[in-house]
Amino acid sequence: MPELPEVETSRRGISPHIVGKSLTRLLVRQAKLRWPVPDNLEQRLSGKILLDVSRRGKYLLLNFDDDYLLVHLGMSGSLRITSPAELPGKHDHVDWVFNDDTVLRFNDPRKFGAVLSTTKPAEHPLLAVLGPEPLSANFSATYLQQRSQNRRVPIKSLIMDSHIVVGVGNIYASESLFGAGIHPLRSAGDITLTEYQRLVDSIQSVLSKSIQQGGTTLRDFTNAEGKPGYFQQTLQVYGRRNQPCRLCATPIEHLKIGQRASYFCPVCQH
DNA sequence: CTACGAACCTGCCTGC
DNA sequence: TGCAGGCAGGTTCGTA
Repeated sequence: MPELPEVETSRRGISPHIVGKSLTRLLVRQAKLRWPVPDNLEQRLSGKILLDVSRRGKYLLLNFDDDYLLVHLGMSGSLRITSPAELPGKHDHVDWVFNDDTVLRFNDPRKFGAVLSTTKPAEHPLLAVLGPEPLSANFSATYLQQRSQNRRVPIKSLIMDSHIVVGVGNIYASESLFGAGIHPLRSAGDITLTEYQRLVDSIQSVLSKSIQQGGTTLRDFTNAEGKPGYFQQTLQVYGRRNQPCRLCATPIEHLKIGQRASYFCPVCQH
């Protein structure tokens, strides 16, 4: 479900409701997620104040006075703000209850998400290996070209690799390549610096615009209030197989690249 | 090192 | 209407 814009939308949505409050209870109804949810979390974090909610790639970091929870939404996870009066539904796996009875609730039908703890986020094995943030200054054309040396993977697979750059998932990879006019099957090592500059610009533009619109809702993404995003109306190629390219009217083509559905315009992208 | 497929799990849509 | 099959926004891991 969530790529960087959806995770960022969730972060912005939940933060104002919970930051500055102390944790009263942490209820884990289903500990079997992508990795087991540690079983001592409530004891460890109860009474601590949530200092802030930040994001690294698609991970949310809840900072409880320098004891951190990492939350990943996987493919189908979502977070919402609710109250103890609302009974948990199916797949509501974790509740954070704060001192004013605000509840942060984690729902994840497919259980590909994760809730983990760490005191040193930067050194956590899952975070330490991540590439730069796409909206930061150290994500650049020269960086991408350097990391793609001798690599023949399709460019779409490269930009979806979180070790190269975080946050670009299956939707925004297709969208960004369309924006840059680059064919998704091109070998990463063959892309020129000029093209990489267009790609960096395109990734940043696509992600920023999606964040502005509250993310993309294809079937089930909802924000902290349970409402959908609006970026799907802006999608240029994703999910538009056989529909006319918005630039040249050629039917959008569909391919599997690395087992992931990929969409592109055969005329606008080379 | 690179590249590819399998695995984790549930729900929804399509087609017979 | 029922059911099998395919597909889904992510990521790690094992094997060539």
